Amino acid sequence: MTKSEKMAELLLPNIDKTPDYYENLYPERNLPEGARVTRFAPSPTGYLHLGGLFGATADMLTAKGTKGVFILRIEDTDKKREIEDGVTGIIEGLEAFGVIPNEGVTGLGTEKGAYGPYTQSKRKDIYQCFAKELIKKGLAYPCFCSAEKLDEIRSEQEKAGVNKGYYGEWACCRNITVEEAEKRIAAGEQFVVRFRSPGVETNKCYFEDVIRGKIEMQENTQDVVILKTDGIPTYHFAHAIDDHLMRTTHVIRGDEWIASVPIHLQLFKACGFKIPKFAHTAAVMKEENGGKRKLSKRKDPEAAVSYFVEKGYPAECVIEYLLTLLNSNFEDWRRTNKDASIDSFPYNLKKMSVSGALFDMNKLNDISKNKIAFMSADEVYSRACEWAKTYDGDFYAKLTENEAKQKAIINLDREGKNPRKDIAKWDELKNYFSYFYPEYYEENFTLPEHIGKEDAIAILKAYSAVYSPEDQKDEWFSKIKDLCEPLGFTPNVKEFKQNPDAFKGHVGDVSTVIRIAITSRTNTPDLCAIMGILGKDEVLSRIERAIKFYEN
RNA sequence: GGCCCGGUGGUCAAGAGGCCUAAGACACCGCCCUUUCACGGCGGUAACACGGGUUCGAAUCCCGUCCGGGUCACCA
Repeated sequence: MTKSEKMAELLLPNIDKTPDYYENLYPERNLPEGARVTRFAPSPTGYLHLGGLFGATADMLTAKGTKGVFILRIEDTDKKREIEDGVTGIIEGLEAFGVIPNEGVTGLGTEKGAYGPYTQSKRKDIYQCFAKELIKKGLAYPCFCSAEKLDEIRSEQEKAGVNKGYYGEWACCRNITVEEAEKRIAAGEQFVVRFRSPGVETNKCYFEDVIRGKIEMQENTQDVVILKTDGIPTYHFAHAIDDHLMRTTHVIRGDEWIASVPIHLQLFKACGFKIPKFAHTAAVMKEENGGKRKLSKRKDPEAAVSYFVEKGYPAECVIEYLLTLLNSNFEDWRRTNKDASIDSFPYNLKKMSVSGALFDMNKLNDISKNKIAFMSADEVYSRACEWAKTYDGDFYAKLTENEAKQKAIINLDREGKNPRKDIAKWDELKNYFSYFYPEYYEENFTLPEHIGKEDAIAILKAYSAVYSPEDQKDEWFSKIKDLCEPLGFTPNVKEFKQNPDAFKGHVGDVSTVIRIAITSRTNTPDLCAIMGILGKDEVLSRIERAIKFYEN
């Protein structure tokens, strides 16, 4: 036995499998030519970050478009940050937006696929097996340095003005003997396993990023930790082992990882693995004091995808918005493929932007308004109900108490060729139609500045005298037009514009007064239809209240 | 600080040396249409960070400056 082999036995005595065993257990995938295997690999923090959904969407589309595989792997190697159930929130988040992995973790303690386990904490033996192999080959070694010792090294390096870290002569455990290691272990000292980096500071290394093209960097010289004292791997090592054994072809991840690619390159090489393609995506940003910063869970409620679920954004709208960020030609495609499923969009990683986009709520709202505008009343109704059931019980009760009436309300101005685009998310419904719901309605008869109280009173009085609940649209409107002239308004908008001084206003102002009395709004769907749903008594009493309000 | 990556209107962006007098979308503003409110149509404001090269010609290639972001852990 060589010294290195002895060291490996000393450090990881219970590992009896060899890498070959796992290579055979997880063979090359039998996939069609060009198929891509991607993976979304979040830490189980309990919630799905918008950036996570962004990346997962890229993963899914990349895999789907090539008949490949999209894996969900849970990276729970940091036991300091462990929380009770960190995966359910992530899986529910993905599900809510239709981003469904076809392999990997499916729930708390459940998974599917032949390349598992897909939770890193359950893969300890696998990592240790490969670590043992590296030790055997002299490519990794134990390090007994304490945190204090590491601090010491760091401050000395600072004083000396050299690069910080565990490398070269500073790596004091690098040449530790089996005998010494044995002695220190016997004395109860804890150790980590470090990678013996072959890097030379003056050497460059290269890789081809799918999104950014060729990237040149200094070689890694750090003897990074690959196994922590508890035998659990660090991200770098787990990444190399997992993505190799799961046969990942495309590692799509946030660009914060670019800086550690040199480490990964060495690790893959040392283990004898083929290097996957890397695609580093720019983060979704938020504006703050004129600058950009990453969306942050603590400061930005919209950083968690649950925000959009709670507000009642249709899931596909959020995905479509993300798609406009993912591939800017998405909107063009959507225009010519109005009803096509997102899955058929020819998504292309290479077209991704290299700089982080500011999250644009306006744009999301626009997409959502358009989408909702073209939904049928039935669909709006059932989806709003579904949302309200969990997020607004009172409103849910209201919606379901008289289904026909609620659908009629939702259907207001909906069925034409050019429906209104007022609603971006379900939580707006209640307020948007508040004048139908006495419990949510607050009367507010404030008039626009150019309309006087006296005129409003005159209009309302004249109107209530001619109002008939049987009036259909044409009749209804001609009555309003007829009110105009006696009161000093004109029924003809054009006429008013040509000669604004000749009139107090035009038919729009007259109907505005009535609209305000009925709905407390200046902007609503078709007033005639609204009055029809409200019914005669309610209409009359609202007009009366408005008159009283102006008289005081 | 070292090392990386970026920088086109307020935002997302097209752009691969001449087709750029710089597209489109969101937002904002205006006009038109109109049987109110909308929808729709048309139009407008608004950008190649700066300075040097290379070239007949630069948003595009090169260098420098500035600015922004990332990273330098037994965190991912």
